[in-house]
Parts: sequence; C-alpha cells; structure tokens
Amino acid sequence: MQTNQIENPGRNLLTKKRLEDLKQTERDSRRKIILDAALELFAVKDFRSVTVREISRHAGVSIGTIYNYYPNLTELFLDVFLNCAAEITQMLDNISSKTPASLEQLCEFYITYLNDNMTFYQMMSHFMLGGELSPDATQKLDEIMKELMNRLETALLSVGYKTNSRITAHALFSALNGIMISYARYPGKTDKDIRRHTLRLAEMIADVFSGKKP
Amino acid sequence: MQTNQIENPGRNLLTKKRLEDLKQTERDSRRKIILDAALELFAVKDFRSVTVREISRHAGVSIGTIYNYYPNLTELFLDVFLNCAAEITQMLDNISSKTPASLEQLCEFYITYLNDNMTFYQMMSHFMLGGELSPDATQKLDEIMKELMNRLETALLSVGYKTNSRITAHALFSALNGIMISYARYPGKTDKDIRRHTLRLAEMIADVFSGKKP
Amino acid sequence: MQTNQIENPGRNLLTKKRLEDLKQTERDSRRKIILDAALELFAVKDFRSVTVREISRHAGVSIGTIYNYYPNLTELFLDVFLNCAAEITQMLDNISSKTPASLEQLCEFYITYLNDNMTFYQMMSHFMLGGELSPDATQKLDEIMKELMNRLETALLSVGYKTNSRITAHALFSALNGIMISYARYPGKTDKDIRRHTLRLAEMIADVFSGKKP
Amino acid sequence: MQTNQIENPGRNLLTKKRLEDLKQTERDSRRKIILDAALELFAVKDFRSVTVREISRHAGVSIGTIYNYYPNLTELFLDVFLNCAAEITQMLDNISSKTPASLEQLCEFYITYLNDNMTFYQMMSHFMLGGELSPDATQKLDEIMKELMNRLETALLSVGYKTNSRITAHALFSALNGIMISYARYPGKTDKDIRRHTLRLAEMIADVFSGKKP
DNA sequence: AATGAATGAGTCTTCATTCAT
DNA sequence: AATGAATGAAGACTCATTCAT
Repeated sequence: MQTNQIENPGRNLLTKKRLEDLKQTERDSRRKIILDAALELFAVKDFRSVTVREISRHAGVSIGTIYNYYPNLTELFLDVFLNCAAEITQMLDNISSKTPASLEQLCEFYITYLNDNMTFYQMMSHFMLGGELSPDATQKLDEIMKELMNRLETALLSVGYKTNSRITAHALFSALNGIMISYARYPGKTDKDIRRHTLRLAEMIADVFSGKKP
Repeated sequence: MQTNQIENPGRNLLTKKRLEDLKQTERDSRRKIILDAALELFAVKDFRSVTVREISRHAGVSIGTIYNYYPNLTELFLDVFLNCAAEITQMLDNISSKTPASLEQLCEFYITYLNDNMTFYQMMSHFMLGGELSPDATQKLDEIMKELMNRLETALLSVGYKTNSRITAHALFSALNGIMISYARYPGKTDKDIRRHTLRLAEMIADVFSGKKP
Repeated sequence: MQTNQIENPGRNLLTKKRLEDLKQTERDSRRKIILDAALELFAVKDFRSVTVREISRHAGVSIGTIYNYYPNLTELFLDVFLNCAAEITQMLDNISSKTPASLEQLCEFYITYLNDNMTFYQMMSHFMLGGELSPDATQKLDEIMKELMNRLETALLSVGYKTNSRITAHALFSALNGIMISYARYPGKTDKDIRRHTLRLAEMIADVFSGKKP
Repeated sequence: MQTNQIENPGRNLLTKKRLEDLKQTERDSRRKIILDAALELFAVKDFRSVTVREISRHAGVSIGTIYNYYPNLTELFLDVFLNCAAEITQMLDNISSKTPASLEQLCEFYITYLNDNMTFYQMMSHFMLGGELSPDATQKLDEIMKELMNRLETALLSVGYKTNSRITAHALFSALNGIMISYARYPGKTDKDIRRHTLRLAEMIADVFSGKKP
C-alpha cells in the first residue's frame, strides 16, 4: 500500500477517493437498511414499543452497528420521522410540479399519507408534544416542519390565496393534523371506515378553507 | 345494645348508612388526593415518565394504596384524562348556560384550556393514537369523547348551524385539536407566545367555520 | 345483665355456658367455612398461588377474619393439610373397622385418595421438603404423620405382618407416596389414565410387599 | 489482510472457527458459573426462595446477564434440575459400566444422591406436582425423567428381572422417591440420622423388590 | 467498522399482614 | 369479633447503552 502511494500518488488518490466513495455508499446503504427495518417494524407495532434489539434483528445487523449510525434510539426515530417528512414535501412538489393542485387534492393527499403512515403521525405527536430532544435534533425537527409548511403555503398561494397565506397555512396544517388525532381510533371502525371518514373531514376542511362552506 | 336495636332499628340503619356514606366519602377524597397528586406531577414532566413511586410519594400514600384505587397505572392515567374531559364538558355547559356562546368564544375557551392543561392533550394523543387499552377503558374513552363532541355540536347548533352539524362538529373538533399538535412546541417561543399564536389560530379557524373567511 | 347475675346466678351460669357454647360453635363453623373455601380453591389451582384475598372472598368473610382464626397463611394451609390427614386416618379406621382390609385394598384406597386430593399431596411435599414451620406447627405435622403411620402399621399387622412391622410401614408409606410424585404429571395423559396407572403401581407395590412378587 | 485472505483463506476460516469455538466455550463456562452459583445457593436455602439478585451476586455477574442465558428464573431452575438428572444417569452408567450393579447398590446410590442433593429432590417434586412449565420445558423434563427410568430398567434387567421390567422400574422409582418425601424431614433427627434411616428404607425396598422379603 | 454480551438502574406490580374503626 | 383499606418490602424482568474484541 505504502509502496503504491510513493510510486503512483495520483492514481492512488483516485483510488483512495473511490474507496471513500464506496465506503460512503456502503455506509449510506447500511443506514438505509436500518431505517427501512425500523419503518417496517413501526408498521406492525407502536414505535414507542420497538426496541433496539428488534430493529437490529430485523435489519440483520448488530446492535452495536445501529449505535455506529445513531447516537441513540431517539435519533433513529427522528431520522425515520425526518425521512417521512422529506418524502411528503417531495410528493407535494411532484403533485404541483406541472399544474398547481387544488386545495382539496392537497388535503386528500396529506390525509391519505397519514392513513398510510400512522407512524409518521405518532412520531409527530410524540416529538411535538413530549420528547426531550437534543438541541441539534430540535433544530432538525423545526426545519423539516417549516419546510412542510412552506410547501403548504406555496400550494395555498398557487391556489389563489393572496392574503394571510402564512397564517392560513398554519391553520390548515393544524386542521388536517387534528383529523387524525381525533379519529385515528374510532371505536369499532375498520381501517377502511376510518380512511373514508377522515378523507370526508379533509374534504370538508378544504371546502371550509376555500370558502365553499359553510 | 340489643335492646336499642329492637327499640329503634331505624336509627341504627341510619347510622349504618351514614357510616357507609362516610367511608365512601373518605374513599372518594383519597382517590381525589391521588388524582391531584398525579395531575401536579404531570404539570412538571411528561406523564409517560411519571412512576407509581413518584405519585405515591407526592400523594403521601403508599404504593399499595394506589393499586387499591386503580388496577394499574394506565387506569390512573385514564382517570386523570377522563376527569379533565368531564371538566371541559362541564365548563362548556357553563359557558353556554345562559346565552349561547359564539363559535369564537368556544374555540378560544378550548384552546385556552389545552394551553393550561397540556397533559390532557398529551393524554388524548397518547390514548387515541397508541396505547393498549382494556375494553372497559376503551369504552370509557369513547364515551367521553362522544360527550365532548355532543357539546361542540350543541354549541354549533345554538350558533346557527343547521345542516351537517355533526360532521361539522367533527371537523371543528379536529381543527382545534390540530392546533396544539402543530404548535405546542414552537421553537424558541415562550409559553406566552405559544398561547397567543394558538389562540390566533383558533380565532382563524372559528372565522373560517363561521364563513367569515377566507 | 348484671342485675340478672345477682338475682339468679345459677341460671345465668347456664346461660353463660350456653352462650359460650354457642359462640364456640359459631367460631367452629366459621372456621369450617374458611377451611372449606380454601379447599375448594385448592381444587382449582396450586395452593401455593392461592392468596388470602381469594380465600376471604370465596369464604365470604373479610381478610381480617381469617387472621382471627389463623396467625398466618401457612397455619391455614397446615390446617387444611391436617384435616385431610385426619380424614384419611378416619377413613382407614372405617375400612378396617369390621374385617381387616387387605394390603391391596389399603394401598388402593390411599392412592385413590391422593388422586382425588392432589392438594393434600402437594402440601405434604411442600411441608415435608421445604417450608419453614413454627415449632408448634412442626409438632402438629409430625403428630399427624405418625398417626397416619400408626394406622398403616396396624393395617399391616392385621394383615399378618409379624416382624419389622414398623419399618415396613415406613417403607410401604414411602413407596405409596412416591407413586404420585413420579406420575402425577405424566406427559400427555388424562386424569383417568394417571389414575389407572397409579392404581396399577399401587397394586404392584402391594403385591411386592405381600411377597406375591416378583 | 486482503492479500492474506486471498492467499490463505483456509487459515482464516480456521481462525474464524476457532474464535467462534472460543466464544462458545466462554459462553458455556459463564453459563456453568451461573448454574453453580445457583446450586450453591440452593444448598443453603429452599430454591423457591432464591432470587435472581442473589444468584447474580453469588455468581459475580449482573442480573441482566442471567437473563442473557435464561429467559426466566424457572428455566434456570429447570436447567439445574436437568443437569442433576443428567449427572445421575451418568453415574448410574458408570456404576454398571463393568459389572452390573446389584439392585441394592443401585437403590443405595440413588438415595445417597438424594441425601446429598436435596435440591434435586425438591425440584423434582416442584416441577412434577405444581409448576407451570413451558411446552419446551415440559418436554425436556419428560425426556430426562424417561432417561432416568431407562437406566433403572436397564439395571433391573441386568439384575435378572425378565418380566414386567418396565412397570417394575416405575414402581421401584416411585418407591425410592417416596422415601425422601416421607423422611427428609424427620422431627428432631440429624442429617446423619436421616441418611441412615432413608438408606435403611432403601435397602428394605431393594430387598422387597428382589423377593428376599418379606 | 461490526459485533453482541454485559450491565444494572429502574419499572410495575403483588400480597401477607396490620390495625383503626 | 369482624372489617378491609393501607402498607411497603420484595419480586421478576426490561432495555438502552457501552465496550472489549
């Protein structure tokens, strides 16, 4: 190795860089594996009851490895949450990429996403209401929430809102989030029923915010 | 003694009844002590991290006594929640007892209550989204939520809503609940700021639902 | 009351005595109620897992009352055991009251009793092997065991055993007891199967001790 | 490193294998440490009253470690029992390895073992009579009991028993086990006295089963 | 970088017993 | 004598995190 470096430093630099890239790629993909494993677990059970051991087993890595990628469980949970949020903003961008989506479409999309990803909602509620977060984590959380809001505001603007667009975005975001906390656990209803009902409420809220109602 | 019983059985019965009443009263008050102690603790820290030991110490009773009144911690938590909810419905009744309150007043009241009792909100979110509840507990939860909704609908009706009052009550309830999940933890803001902002959003939602906006 | 004593001491003594008798009778019957309640519970579940509360509930008396009759749970358990043992000796006496029973009959009876009263056997095993017993309790235990042995020896004698009757009684008693510890929990067998098998073994042991085998 | 792997994968494999062996060995030895610690404790007090904390302290490991090796206390207890049983079968094999042992020798050996290892006997009684066992545990228990029986039957056969060897093995096993339940706690007797008496009974039973008596 | 055994503080819950009424 | 609420020590078990290999 050292011999090579002396003989052909240039090529070696390249190699070195490639190796580092490779390492980084490997690192990223392993991180992804862990993330996905966690997400799959959350689909099955309340994320608050998922243990490191479970995640490590499900991901096929050791417990230690998880701590090589995240300083603690909370950060892993936060990462899952952040990824979901990023996914949402991405999707929102896609929806409105060509022609601006209607408020109704936006609301419908969001509620559908929440129905499909209850964990995201649980985490939002958990982090926003309860959890002790490191300053760093707090900042990340705030940023992504702001980002989400931005998209919503943009959408609102493109839909025709002129005044108070920011505060309206806040209110709309609130109203949508509230749907799930109120009805995610409706007694004796199937998932399908809940989906229908929450979408109905989303529609109503969209209408109300569009001035169509009451 | 025996003579007395024969001579005046009525009085004895009365005494017995009084004793039982007293016992019940004592029981109720001790239960209240435990409840209040828990509530006070919840004001200081996330209710999910409060232990039986803490509650027992704070209430000045033994651990065992807690379990004399509640089969497990979850039931105690649920009782705290249920009491808060009952308090809210009571207050809502009071507000509208003479002259029907405006939608805005209603919303303002609810958000103010949530600001003052974050634990109630945390618990609502906890029980609605996650927690394993016994069938009995689930039923209690559902009932109280329905009760809350009834009051909201009543208020809505008295405010002039004619059609779709039920679903509108749902939507309004959702919208209000969402405010807190979205802004209870606004970065770098004081409690006062948050209170102002959330009230502002409540007002906006009231307006929107009243057709004053957008 | 006092006046009566002076006027008619003789009659009063009688009354007093009667009252005491009555009290004693009442006391005895309540004790019996507790005892029977415990026994019924033991028929359903391992006596080691039966709690004072369960017994008190099942007997329809308060916990305190139980402690009025027994200084602690162990003594109650011991009393149940002692009563069973007394019942056995009584039955043995009955069996051989007219014509002496054969060894086989004796063994059959004992094993049948154990099959019907596993709790007795569990307790014998518990007290003989493990439990810390008060000196008083120990003495009671020893006495009843000796009594049991006496009956067995008597039976042996009446059956024709001349020499070594005492040690033979010991050995026989041991052999019978061992049947249950070895086969009370035979894998995948029904109660009926176990009963048949243990009776078969009892028969064999009776034969062996009678010199019929091997 | 990489060069080595390419040049000599075999050696590397070997190293890897050795490492795993070492780990397994270490694991085994630690398991043994826990086991022995438990056994030592059982010699001092009733195994039912031994706590995880005591065992962990005595073994010089943490509580968590215990649960790294056993899913729960019962399994640890069962393992102790199973090891004893395995030891007994091993010893029985040794005794009869060259020349078949006499029935008397066999019985003497077994009773001596029980005198030396009362815990084994307590556990047998506990598991056979009472304890809730997992299906897996139950199976292990049944197997080892059967194994024990096999040895006894083999011994019986080698001693000359031709007919009914299986059922006779059952009866003999029962008879021996019964000795301890009946006399392990003889009032006011020293260990030595008990040992003598129980050995005397074992001898008697051996005789009886050999047809020498009565 | 990956591993996973070890750690042990901390959790909820149980239950025999007491004692004021 | 009967009651049963109060007690609190004690128990089994969990699980995020560390760290030597």
